[in-house]
Amino acid sequence: MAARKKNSTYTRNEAHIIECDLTYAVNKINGRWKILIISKLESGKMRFGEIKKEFPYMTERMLTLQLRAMEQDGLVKRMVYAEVPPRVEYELTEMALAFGPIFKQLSEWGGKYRLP
Amino acid sequence: MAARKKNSTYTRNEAHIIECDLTYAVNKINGRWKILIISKLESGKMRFGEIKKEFPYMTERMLTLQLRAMEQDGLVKRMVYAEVPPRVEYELTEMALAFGPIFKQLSEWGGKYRLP
DNA sequence: CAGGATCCTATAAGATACTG
DNA sequence: CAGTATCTTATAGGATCCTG
Repeated sequence: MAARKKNSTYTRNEAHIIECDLTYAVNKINGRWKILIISKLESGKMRFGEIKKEFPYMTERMLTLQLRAMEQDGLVKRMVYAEVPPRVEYELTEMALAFGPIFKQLSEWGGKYRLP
Repeated sequence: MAARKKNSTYTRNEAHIIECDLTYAVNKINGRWKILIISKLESGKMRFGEIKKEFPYMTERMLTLQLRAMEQDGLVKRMVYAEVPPRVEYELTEMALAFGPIFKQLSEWGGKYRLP
């Protein structure tokens, strides 16, 4: 990922925004894919290729980027097994699992208010 | 806002993603500002200038864009009074108010898991 | 007061090819 | 299998100036 310029207004606004607990939380799961990834991993640990298969429209690059970012943010644990061929498993951390009930409510909101 | 190309993978992915109730809901409140605006409006209707004052780091342009998008999405009601100088008030709709308890939980998540 | 118009920058996302 | 590397496109966000 390209280094972010530290003095852009974008960055200053972000700094300001994540002082808020609410937007701090939102920033952890922003982007197009993280919420979907968390949802899939809720049922247990999965391998890279298994996750990939769940999202046929997501490129490998995006999956890698998201998983790396989520690892950095403490949302997933990445476990590498020294085998050939390589095996890597991903598992949600406690803080990611705590999103579960919230996502459920968001999903209910979507079901209730989406247009038919 | 620039017209979006209808056949980009970005658009196709979005179409695929919002079939899911969860990500449909998330797409309604995506971006940097909408959640904050909803939070402010929860306490009642506000004028454009009042909202603006709450977010000194947001440009007028962004506020306008967000409010227009939220109006399109049925999240806010925009009420224009035929006065001079002009007066415009914004108020949350029922579907936006329904986000209240969810945002509260997200905020609690942020308070619990954010780094000290 | 409540914005609209124009131009520009930053980031997110995607396509494709390649590798230990 | 589980990624990297490189290039390109798309969208979000911002700066600044202008107006009924």
